Amino acid sequence: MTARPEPTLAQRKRQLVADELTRAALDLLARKGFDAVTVDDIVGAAGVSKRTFFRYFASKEDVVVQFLGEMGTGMRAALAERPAQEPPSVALRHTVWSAVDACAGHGEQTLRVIRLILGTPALLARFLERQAQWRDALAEELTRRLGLGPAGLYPQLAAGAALTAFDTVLQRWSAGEGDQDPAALTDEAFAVLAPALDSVV
Amino acid sequence: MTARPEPTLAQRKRQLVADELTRAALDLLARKGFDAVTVDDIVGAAGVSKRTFFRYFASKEDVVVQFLGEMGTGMRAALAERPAQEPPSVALRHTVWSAVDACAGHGEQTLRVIRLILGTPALLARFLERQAQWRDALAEELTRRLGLGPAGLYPQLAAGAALTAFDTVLQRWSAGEGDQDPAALTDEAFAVLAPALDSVV
DNA sequence: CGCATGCTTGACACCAAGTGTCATTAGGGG
DNA sequence: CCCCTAATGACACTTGGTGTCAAGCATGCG
Repeated sequence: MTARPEPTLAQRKRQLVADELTRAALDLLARKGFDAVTVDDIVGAAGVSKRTFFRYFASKEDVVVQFLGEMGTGMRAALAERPAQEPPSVALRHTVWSAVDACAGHGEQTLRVIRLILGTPALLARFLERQAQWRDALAEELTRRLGLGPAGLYPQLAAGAALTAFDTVLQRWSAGEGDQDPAALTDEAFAVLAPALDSVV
Repeated sequence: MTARPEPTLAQRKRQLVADELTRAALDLLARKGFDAVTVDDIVGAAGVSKRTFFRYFASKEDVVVQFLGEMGTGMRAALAERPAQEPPSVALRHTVWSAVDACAGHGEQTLRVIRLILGTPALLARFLERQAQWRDALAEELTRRLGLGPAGLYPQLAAGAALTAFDTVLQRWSAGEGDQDPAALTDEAFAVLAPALDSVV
């Protein structure tokens, strides 16, 4: 039962450093902007060396993007859990909603990070790059779900459309002042896309 | 009539330098890979100083991505030229096709650049970032075309879906050995997406 | 207890991307 | 012929990111 109640202390310490680094970075970056904060600033605030920072994060962008890191695997898992006979549009709507909800549910902090990403070209680029991987994962899962061959374009297109919906909802939601209901936005987006998503060849 | 037959020599010289820089960069990058080539290598091959390089391109990625630079404005122009009563799916199919054709028609060089971009994370990131701008432009044009208000999500979703189609076609086409017909791929992609694109609210 | 082992860290040197500054040069127009 | 502008190269500098190595510290074992 005790699958992993005790991550060996060493791992817990490691997690502690990572958390502190993330906290210090997001705080500084959200307040001063991405370019106005150097890695030295971050490690100064966190109390570690620059070298240690790059042992935990591959790049300065990575601190921010990794904060949204589990969302990719989360979405694939969410899609895998939907009943097999469910129409793609419904399954994907729940998939996207799981991610949107993870963003919208975590309070002010996540909103600030989203705004930071969408407003910083370098961060947006990394975010989209990561999304391209999510797209491949979702497409793979869709192919498996529907028992399709590798020939058709449908899985890639459907996964891409779902992520476009995700981006659009995120953009609208983060642009407003909490006046936009993310659930309603997600439903609206999938109402538009559903005719294509359910037109499985 | 002579709108601009003589770009003042100075501008012609400037263009010459830019072309030589682009040529040297693409040649080296395509052969050795993005990370294995430094800016000093490029400027050495082109016979200019490093400082001059950054007067022409904002970053190392920019040399590659700017090579596909006109495609963004080209797509918007292509969309604007389509007849107003044409269904969105048809207009957007022609829009995407104009870009795909620009890639597929320019011979081996463009194919190598596409493969370089899709195979290099840093370049893919910049490419997707630029596409996000194209998406906004296309969405704006769609809003104008259809006389929609700023409330709905349709324009962003439709533009995003079209660009997903573009990416998917590009990916398939560049992965094959010329055995894939880009026109057929484009048609197939839009056959899937059309039901959503034409479901204007 | 003492020691070996492995993991994490910090210090330091180093490379590459990108920017600010300034002196030089070449064209172009009066 | 001279001045004005634009382009360039040289150089120093900041910042992101990596390689290397020695020191610190917990753990395990004799």
